[in-house]
Amino acid sequence: MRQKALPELSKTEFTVLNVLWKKSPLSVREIHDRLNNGWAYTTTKTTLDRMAGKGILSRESAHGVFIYVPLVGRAAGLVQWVKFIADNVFDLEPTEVVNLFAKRKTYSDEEIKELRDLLSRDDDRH
Amino acid sequence: MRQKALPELSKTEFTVLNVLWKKSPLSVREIHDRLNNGWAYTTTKTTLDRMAGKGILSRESAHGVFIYVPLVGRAAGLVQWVKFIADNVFDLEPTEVVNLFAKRKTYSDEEIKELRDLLSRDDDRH
DNA sequence: AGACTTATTACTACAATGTAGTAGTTGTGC
DNA sequence: GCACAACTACTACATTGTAGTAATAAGTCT
Repeated sequence: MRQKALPELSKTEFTVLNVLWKKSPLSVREIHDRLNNGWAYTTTKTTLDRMAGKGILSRESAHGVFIYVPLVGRAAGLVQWVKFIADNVFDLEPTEVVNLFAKRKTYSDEEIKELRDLLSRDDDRH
Repeated sequence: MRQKALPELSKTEFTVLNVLWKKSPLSVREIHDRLNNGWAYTTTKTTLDRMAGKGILSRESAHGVFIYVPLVGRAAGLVQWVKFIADNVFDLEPTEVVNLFAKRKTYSDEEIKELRDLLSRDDDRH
């Protein structure tokens, strides 16, 4: 019973999503300013449009500008990253990594729960 | 007084280095088997050679096969990743992330210290 | 020693991503 | 109605992710 596969997000994509997970919808300009990471404006634009093309974001026109909304929830977007970090950085089980940041205020209890869920569900795919 | 810039490692490169940080030198075959991540053998090979080309690894021939050694220390290789994770995953200061895993046995005290050093040095680059 | 087999290495390939420039279009204030 | 600023579209090019194929070397059975 396969459901929507967990997205494999690149570093760049993850960075952008992080802005939109904090607040959305936002325009290119708003996202660009919040990223504030040295990219050219057009780089932000291109990235956003490609992400929209892939279905990671939705894009629609509002009052003359495009605004973007994430189509991937934070928990779902995190899963692959937690696994990567668990394996390669902390050398722990993903679950333990989740425990690590369950202590921090960064994620809500719901998100943590969802994350745990998704991780276990992803594990027992054989 | 600029010293060797901290390497910006891709996910793939980081994964490979992780194998070599555990043990090195290793041959393509050995690395490939340890990665055990579904890549084609030639993918491992290509990656290794590109990394060698960039100076991330050294490659030399031993008894007929190439063996690879990391030219980037684990602490140095971690810095950018810790920053990324701090910013995008944990939403904490890099230092705090280091604290997080200082508790775990994964890294030696020396590595943790070096990591802290590199992070602060990298910060006050204006 | 010659022919086969098997592992290794070299070369090539191609799509996706990172990164950005330029040209066209539109809204807005004079 | 024009100049300027912002936004969008189109194009571009190097790097990376991923891998196939061809060439070479090395072992091995007879």
